[in-house]
Amino acid sequence: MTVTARERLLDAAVEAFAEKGFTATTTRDIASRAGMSPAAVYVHHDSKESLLFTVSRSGHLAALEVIEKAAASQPDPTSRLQAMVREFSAWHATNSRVGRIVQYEFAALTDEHRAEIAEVRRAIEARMQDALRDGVAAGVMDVGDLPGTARALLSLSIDLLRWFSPTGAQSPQDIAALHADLAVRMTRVH
Amino acid sequence: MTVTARERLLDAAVEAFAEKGFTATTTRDIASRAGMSPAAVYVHHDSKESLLFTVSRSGHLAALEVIEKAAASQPDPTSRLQAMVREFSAWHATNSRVGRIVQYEFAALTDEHRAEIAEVRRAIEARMQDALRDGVAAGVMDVGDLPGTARALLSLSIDLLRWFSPTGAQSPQDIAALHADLAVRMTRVH
DNA sequence: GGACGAACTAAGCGCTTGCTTAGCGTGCCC
DNA sequence: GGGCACGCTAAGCAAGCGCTTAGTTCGTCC
Repeated sequence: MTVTARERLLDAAVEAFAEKGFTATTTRDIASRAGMSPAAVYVHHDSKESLLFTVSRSGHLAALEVIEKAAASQPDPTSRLQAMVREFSAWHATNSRVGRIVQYEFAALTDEHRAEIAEVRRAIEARMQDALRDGVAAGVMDVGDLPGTARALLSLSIDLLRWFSPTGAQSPQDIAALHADLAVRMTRVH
Repeated sequence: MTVTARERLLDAAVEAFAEKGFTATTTRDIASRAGMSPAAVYVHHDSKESLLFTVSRSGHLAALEVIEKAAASQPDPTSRLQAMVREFSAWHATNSRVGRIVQYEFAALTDEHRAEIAEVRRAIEARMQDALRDGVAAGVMDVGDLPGTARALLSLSIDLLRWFSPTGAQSPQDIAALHADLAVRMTRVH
């Protein structure tokens, strides 16, 4: 399975966008990271923004899939919430470059593309709210502000992008375990 | 008390940087928001980056002051942590434009400026760790990973910048109260 | 072996960028 | 009332931007 030029350009765009941000990245930079001339970008992609959209959409869908698989993996509400937060944090730490693009370059998308991706974001929030509702219904969770708590749980995973370093002391698994533990503490009946 | 041209330019920079990000903001944009010609920016400020540094430094120092005042306001460790998280979240929600610049434009600073501001960030983290240590010492908190939990508490306040809207349904006080409650749940002995 | 299409590039177009330069108007000082 | 400092602007420079155009190279099919 060879890596196509199109994919090499996408990889180069992920590197560059994650490192310098969308606006500060030049199409010349993307091209040279992929070992091509500036014009080659436009052979395989429509525009710099369409590169961002492709990366952002597949990143958002991957994150949603991680949450949904984790939700389906556990029947017990507390274990389910724990798995969801653990896997969501682990995904962000493991894929921190794509994660940064997903979370921080949302505003750089065109209106149409932003609207399309906003739906995936709503689905992610909805899955987290579902998990909390199940726990409350089963009597094992005590949640005052349900949408607010769901958002706070997602914040733990997402905000790690701001400070996480793959070369740092903490592994994705360390952070994921901590966040899963905090999620249980935040929601359990006292 | 008249507002100086220098201050008008700083206000314009806050508006523009928060709205479009540092790189996507032009010095012409800042000048026109301040009602001046493009060249006027350079009468009062050295460069576009020095505008960012001025805004970022005063924003970081304001955030640190909020945390320190809250820490000093309560003798009891649990009330203290509650106050710190409440005030830190309220500050971010109330000052979301400056907050966005503080948290998201850190990488756009020069090396020297970034190093200077990194110290303020370390001080903020240290104050949160102190608060947890006090609670553990007093036997009212149970914290496994102390630096990790401190960071997670700060994440709640900081990540609200990603989704908070001043025109939305939730007030800064609503969000602050939720976060303060979650902070207690995350740290109390079971 | 000639026609064709896909992959890629050299060159560059029109525009915008951060910032500078040279100069203008106004109020203050002696 | 002449000189001068200060706040500001009109004009523009060099560099860099996203993207296009015109063309070259090369493997494939008949």
